[in-house]
Amino acid sequence: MNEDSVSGKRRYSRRRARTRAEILAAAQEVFALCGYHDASIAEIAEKAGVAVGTFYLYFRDKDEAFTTVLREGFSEVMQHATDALRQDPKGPTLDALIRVILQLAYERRALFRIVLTGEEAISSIYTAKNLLSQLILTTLEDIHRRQAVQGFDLSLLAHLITGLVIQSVMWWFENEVPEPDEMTDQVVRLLRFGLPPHVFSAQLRTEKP
Amino acid sequence: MNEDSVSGKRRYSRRRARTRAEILAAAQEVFALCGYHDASIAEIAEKAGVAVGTFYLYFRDKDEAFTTVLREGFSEVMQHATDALRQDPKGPTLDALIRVILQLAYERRALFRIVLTGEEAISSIYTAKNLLSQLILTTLEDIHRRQAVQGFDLSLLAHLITGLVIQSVMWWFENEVPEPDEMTDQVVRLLRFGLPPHVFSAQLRTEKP
Amino acid sequence: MNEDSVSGKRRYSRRRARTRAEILAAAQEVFALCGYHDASIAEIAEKAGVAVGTFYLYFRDKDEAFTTVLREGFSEVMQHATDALRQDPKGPTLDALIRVILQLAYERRALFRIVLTGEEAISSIYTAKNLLSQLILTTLEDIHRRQAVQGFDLSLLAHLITGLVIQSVMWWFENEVPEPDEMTDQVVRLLRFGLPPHVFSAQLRTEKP
Amino acid sequence: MNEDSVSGKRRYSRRRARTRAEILAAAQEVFALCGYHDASIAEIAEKAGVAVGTFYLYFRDKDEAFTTVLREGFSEVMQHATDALRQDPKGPTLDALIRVILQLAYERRALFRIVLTGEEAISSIYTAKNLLSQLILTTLEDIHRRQAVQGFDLSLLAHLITGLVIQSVMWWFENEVPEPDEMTDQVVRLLRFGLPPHVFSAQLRTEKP
DNA sequence: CATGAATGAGACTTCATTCAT
DNA sequence: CATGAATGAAGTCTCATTCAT
Repeated sequence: MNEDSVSGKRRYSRRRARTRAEILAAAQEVFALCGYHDASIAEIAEKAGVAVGTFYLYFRDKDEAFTTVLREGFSEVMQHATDALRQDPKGPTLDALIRVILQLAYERRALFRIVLTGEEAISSIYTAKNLLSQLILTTLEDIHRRQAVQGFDLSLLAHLITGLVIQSVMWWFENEVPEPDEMTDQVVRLLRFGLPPHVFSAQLRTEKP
Repeated sequence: MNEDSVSGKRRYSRRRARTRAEILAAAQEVFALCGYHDASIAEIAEKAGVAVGTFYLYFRDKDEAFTTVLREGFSEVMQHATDALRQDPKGPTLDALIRVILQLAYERRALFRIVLTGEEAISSIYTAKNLLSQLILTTLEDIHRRQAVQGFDLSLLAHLITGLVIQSVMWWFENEVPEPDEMTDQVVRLLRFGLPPHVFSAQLRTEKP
Repeated sequence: MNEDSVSGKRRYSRRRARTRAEILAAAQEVFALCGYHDASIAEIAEKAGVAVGTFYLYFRDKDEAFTTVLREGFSEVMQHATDALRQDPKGPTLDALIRVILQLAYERRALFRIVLTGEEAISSIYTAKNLLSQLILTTLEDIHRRQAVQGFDLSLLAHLITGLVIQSVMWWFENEVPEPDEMTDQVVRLLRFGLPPHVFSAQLRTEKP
Repeated sequence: MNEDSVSGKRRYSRRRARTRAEILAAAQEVFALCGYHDASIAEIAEKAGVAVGTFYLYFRDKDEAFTTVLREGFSEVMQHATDALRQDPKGPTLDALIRVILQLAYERRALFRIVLTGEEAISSIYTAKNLLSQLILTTLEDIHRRQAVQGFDLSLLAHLITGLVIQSVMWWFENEVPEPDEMTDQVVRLLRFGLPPHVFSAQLRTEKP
């Protein structure tokens, strides 16, 4: 009976987990398609193949489902990114970071679409964007610790680089190419060498010493 | 009676213009604060000091008010930007463009907040962002025509630079400093010289020729 | 000064009367076109060439205007009908009555449209229809007094005949022909001779004695 | 689980059908009482014993509910009428038709009230009235095919007879008697024999040949 | 656990009516 | 008297959430 009940619980909990995952997947899909406000619980439930009431057995409310989609999705993404960076023996570099982020974003475009096209006022969207920014900042600080990066406010710099990455990912919402590697090259080239002088005024206010 | 009716019409049209402006200002404020979806007509009306019904004397619906806030706001901003660039005798440069955009965005933070933190799915937000991107692209093409900018897809490049500008403006939603000029310098320095080599892997896939 | 003020009042009152008539005409038109509920004061005012506020200088509210359109319109119609009947030296007859009603209804189709297609729940519509029915009943009673009309409840009979008349008028809302005289002939023929026997069962429950 | 789900679905569908019927009944009642425009969803819902939102689970909007009340009600009435006429071995006759219509109208006075006192501008009211007129026209044509009905435009005649029927039914909105059979007799007698000569002028324009 | 019918608060929108000019 | 801008009550409709089965 002990074994039975255990296996019963396992079966149950496995089924629970499966239903939960289905709802979460449906939620991600619908949120990506409609945004937070226009996504309806009814649509999520239908897409998940469950009744509306069932949704509420797994999530307190719409907000919790939304937050969960982002939190779980991003914690996975962040984990992958961190793992990938850690494998580099020479320590993290900016190009490696950008490469891994763009690679992951390309693979999980639905998830990123929710964050990058949703309104910042929603706290979990804000949080998710911040996570990205923080990852970049942390990496920059790592690098800075090994050898100073002079002339930049690291926080602001991380913020700006986040902007480049975000815009790269958003490019994919409308274009198929370039693929992640080529996109990374474009971004990194810009960050490494900048643009040719004739693009700017002869005398920049901020001249290189 | 002719004079009377004329002065009467003038009186009314002045009043109408004033009320319209008040509602528009209130709308901008509320949209910036709550985003499109969570902004309620009641709140806009209250903030404008008019009754709910009055709102509908000036705008067909919420969407029209939203669109109008962005359209009128941005057409002004774009006008200013274009004018400023045209005054430069040496032709437009990227740093001048960024400087003027950041300057205007700083002055009209509420307007930019609506666009930059709102959900991309809303068409007038999409349009406004595109306007910015187009302005940058056009300028780049101008420059490119005078002297080629090699190694970059101009469209993508404009898109990326837009990301930098957007992120700069969004920085101001949370931080007071640096002010526009200093912010411009940071961005332009990044775009002009890039980051030091040690930030990247020794061998970049995309090496300078 | 006395004369001046009198002529002033006259001019004024003449102007008042004219404006009132214009509003009333516009109201009749709009009510005929849209029905009571969908007619808007704004539309009536515009069609009358006055401002909305002016409407309320002449009528307490929408309902009063509506009632007035019907009351004045129908009192005129009733007057004409009564006059016409009275001129007949042999006393009123049913065919004469129907002829004059159909003639008047044809001439004032807009007015009749308001009554005949409007919802009976509106009291002035109910009243107007009743007026018609009463006129028919009165005439029938007149005739009955001269020589009994046997076998019919006069009230119900008047009601039924009203139905014939109403339906004749409504026919004109969709068809141009026949014109009033021919229409009258059709209705009167039906009322005078009825339909041929083969239209009915062989044995009617109500057989002629 | 199969049985469960089936009984589950049955339970739900029975509940749905019941609620739908309650709302429809309430709607009929309220529409009959107030007319289309003055009927409010809130009142219908309250009378049906459900919340406002529930109304919208069953009908897209007010108009659909209204249309449904008339369509379902009248299709039933028409079915009954047609069935009754078909049972007559000697083929349809006008008196039989009128009798069955009046009988049905008497039984379903609320339904007929909606149509007969509502404004013609509403399309489903127009349609319902047309259905009645068409039924009469069809029957007349049937009869005419067996033996010609001379001297009448059948369309107009059907229209006029519809007027008699309508007026008969409307009589019941204010009077209890006569009951359908007696009412039918009155109407049929009028249609069969017409009115006595002294009701009319000595010389009718339309004299019997 | 699952279901889906039911709820009701809340947002939008209209328009008859008022009122300061 | 005339104007038309402003009002706000009332009605429609949606959808996140609850709950009896």
